[in-house]
Amino acid sequence: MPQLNGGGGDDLGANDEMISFKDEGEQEEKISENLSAERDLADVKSSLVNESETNQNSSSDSEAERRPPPRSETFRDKTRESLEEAAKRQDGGLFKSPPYPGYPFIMIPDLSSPYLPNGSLSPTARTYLQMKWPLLDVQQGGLQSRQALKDARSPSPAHIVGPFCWEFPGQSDLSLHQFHLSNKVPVVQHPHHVHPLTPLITYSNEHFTPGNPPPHLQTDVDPKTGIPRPPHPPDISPYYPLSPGAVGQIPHPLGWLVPQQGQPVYPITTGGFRHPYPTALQVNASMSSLLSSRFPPHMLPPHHSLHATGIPHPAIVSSNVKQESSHSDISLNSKQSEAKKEEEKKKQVHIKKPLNAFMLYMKEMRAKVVAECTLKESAAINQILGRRWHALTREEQAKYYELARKERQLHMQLYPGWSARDNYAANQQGKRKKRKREKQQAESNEHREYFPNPCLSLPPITDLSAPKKCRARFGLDQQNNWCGPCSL
DNA sequence: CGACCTTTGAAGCGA
DNA sequence: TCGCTTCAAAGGTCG
Repeated sequence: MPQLNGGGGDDLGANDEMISFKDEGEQEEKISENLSAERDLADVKSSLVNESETNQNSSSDSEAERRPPPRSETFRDKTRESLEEAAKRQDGGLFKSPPYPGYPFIMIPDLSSPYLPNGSLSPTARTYLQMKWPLLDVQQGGLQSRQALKDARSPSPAHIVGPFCWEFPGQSDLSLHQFHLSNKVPVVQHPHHVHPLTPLITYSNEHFTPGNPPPHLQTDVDPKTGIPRPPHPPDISPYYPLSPGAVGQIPHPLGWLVPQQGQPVYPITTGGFRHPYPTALQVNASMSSLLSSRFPPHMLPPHHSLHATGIPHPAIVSSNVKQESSHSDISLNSKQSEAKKEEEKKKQVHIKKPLNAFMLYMKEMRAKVVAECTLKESAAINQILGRRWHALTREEQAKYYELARKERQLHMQLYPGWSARDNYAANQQGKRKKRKREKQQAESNEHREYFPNPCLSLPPITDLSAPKKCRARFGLDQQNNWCGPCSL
């Protein structure tokens, strides 16, 4: 989204969004937003039933509501200063304190069955997983100094919300333990429950059969669960060092984040890990020590499709890789052909961008929205999600900003040489994107101006070549909702 | 089959 | 530094 406040820069652009959203006419807007958010699904449903139905209520549900109005510079500046200051203080490194004051740390979920019959997470499980939000496992040192420079620019919500308080001093072990408790969830059926920041959890079972973990991983076994558990390094989330074998069984702690979509935040293929930056993990001292100690390259079978470090990151995607290495009796010929294929795949490795806060939010909420209404079209769902995003409280958004920040951190750790520019170049369809953008801009100049938000839940009107759509959507008796061109 | 749509945020890039 | 562009996810829709 274009920065509403150009001055926001990249350090607080997102924060600006959040801050402004809550601070200008905060209460009134809050109420409006909440009502708006609650109306969303109803709007969608009703509008889907009858697209011509006009949502009169949304007269107040204006674009201005969706888009936070320009915020008070005074407040923002003040807030930014204080927040940055707080960030610096917190940060000797980052994460010295947990960022979410309202985090439901003390809840005992029903771990035995975190999933609903439809495959989605039960509310309890969701709460549990939120409780166990791994990114909040804030440890001192380590990543902090390395990332401080970059993260100082990040809209870390940790800067925003007040005093933080971790309820679990021994959270790491507890986290692991509880994850293990939740191992009853069949992993194979939920391979997508991958912690976006925990690439280790993305292992496929064939690489690390739970019953036969790599020998080097058996040195640290959780006495409670019997599942190998590597020691927890001080500078990284405890979820990283989960042994693949154990990880493979674990519905990752962000399952609530990516619960029902059938994919991890970063889709990963079993054979897709072809790191274009072979030294990536070795460059970083902490990461390399951490990872190499877990998965010494020489101990990994050569046919393993994992990176030498054993850490496939879901951001790495081979465009055409659908490799199922479940069969060990592959003929030599096929192996040779596979080798060739892999070589080709190396060239096609695509390291995806880390997800931003909103993307992470969408990951979590999409299925929920889809489940609550019959709507399936992503474009429409995303509109709702966009509104809901704005309707979130500061703390709720902070959760995702923090996650996104961690995501970027991990990404940087794993791929120090990676740049978003790589994907720019990799995408040979830039022209298409550009065309689309131009088209959007042209539309936004007209329709959006005339559509403050007549019915947000309706599929967006984007086809200027078909001005009659307004009549189709709103009907003749709702001409007041027609856009300008349609009214002519 | 691939582009498009839609959302927000991060990052790149040119001026 | 500013403003614009691209990409990230998702899945239905359309040509």
